Amino acid sequence: MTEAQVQARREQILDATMAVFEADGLEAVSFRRVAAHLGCSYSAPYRYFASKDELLTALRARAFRWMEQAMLEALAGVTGFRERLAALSRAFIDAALSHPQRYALMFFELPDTDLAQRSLELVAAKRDSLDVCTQVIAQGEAAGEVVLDCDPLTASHLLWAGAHGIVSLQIAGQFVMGRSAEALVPTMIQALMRGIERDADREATPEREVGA
Amino acid sequence: MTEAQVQARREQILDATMAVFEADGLEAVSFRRVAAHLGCSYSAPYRYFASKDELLTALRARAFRWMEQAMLEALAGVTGFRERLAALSRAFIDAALSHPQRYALMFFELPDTDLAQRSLELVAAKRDSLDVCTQVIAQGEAAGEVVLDCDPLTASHLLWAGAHGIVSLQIAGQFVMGRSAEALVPTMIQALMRGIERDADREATPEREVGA
DNA sequence: GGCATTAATTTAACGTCGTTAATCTTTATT
DNA sequence: AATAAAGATTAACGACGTTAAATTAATGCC
Repeated sequence: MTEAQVQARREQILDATMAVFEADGLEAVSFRRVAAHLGCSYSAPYRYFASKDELLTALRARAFRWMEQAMLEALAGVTGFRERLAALSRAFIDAALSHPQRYALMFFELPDTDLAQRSLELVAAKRDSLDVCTQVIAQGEAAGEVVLDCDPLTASHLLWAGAHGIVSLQIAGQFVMGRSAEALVPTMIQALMRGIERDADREATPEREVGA
Repeated sequence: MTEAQVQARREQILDATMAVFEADGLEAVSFRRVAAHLGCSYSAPYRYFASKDELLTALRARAFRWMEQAMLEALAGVTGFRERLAALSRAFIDAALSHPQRYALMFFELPDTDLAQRSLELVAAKRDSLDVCTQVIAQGEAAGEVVLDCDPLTASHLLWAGAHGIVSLQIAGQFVMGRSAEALVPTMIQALMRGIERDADREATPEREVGA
């Protein structure tokens, strides 16, 4: 079996896993059910994923790639810092609300013992899609459209953390004071962006270099 | 069995569950292990918690109560908006970093199918401890120490969401650009507070009433 | 083609789990 | 003391993750 074939089989297994997950939730995902959906024996996927943990981790990585692609598509052809930031937040919210289960896969922890290890993996998985956001901010800063009091990566983390908090409320049907995530996330982005903007009057000499 | 005795037994079971959880993680929590730690039969706790889900939900509610108490203690005797906000963020971070497993219980989702339902429960469980934060902000606003562009509840949600994102990075050993949560969370709070402050010059007539 | 070796898959098996039902034991009531 | 009720225990079911043995398919070699 060539390497490409192995990869293709892995993708098939992930497809089946995703199907089971989207149909009946995380609890229903088991090697037995995935295999049944795939038409093979319950132990066959072990050749491609050594454990359930590995299987779900691969599935989560895939969800992040999907989010990253949605963001990149939303950015395509959009110019101007404010417009790009708005496109990003729209893509994030649309992705989250149109596929809440995929979103849950990304941001809701899988059951596991080692919190630190799990969190590390999450950070690594998040990195690529987060970078999309980081670069937009860095470009805006380089273009002089926003002046940050912290680095773009930090700002990006803050945005994601805040957006996630709001979106999970929305998914739960809990609109914060009647405002939907569509309205609230841009508000928060604006608040953060204004908040971490340097007060240009007080600090006239920026001592930090821009860029990712 | 009197009602107080039932409650006491429930607390004992939760104690044992917490012990198993802190010793070996969420995966190890099972009725059989909890009962073994308690010295009773594996089916006895079913009289007090109808399902594992119910057991873990009760445990999470307890973790939130613990966080709430830590916050209230941190606020005791502290006056002044800025000082109270700082005390809050310190309490939040201390609690999270000194008991990461309890923290994980609060903010990392339990395995379950129905995301919306689970998220609703999370919001309800969070409410009391979040209210501590909300009231501090509302009081600061009432005292004229901060002028918000949104309601205190929304500001409180934003703060929690952001703090959570940062703290989970810290737990994973991922210091954002070398800054620890202790340094970063206050920065974010400040950024948000500055960001959602009304520009008093442009909007001279606030049309929203203050208070929780 | 026939055969041996290797890869891929399947089946069997172990221990654990959540949960329910039946059984036993304790307690309270008449 | 007999009986009813409540509490706790054991047995049992189906499903799970995982490993090992057994089986089938594929491949290379003569």
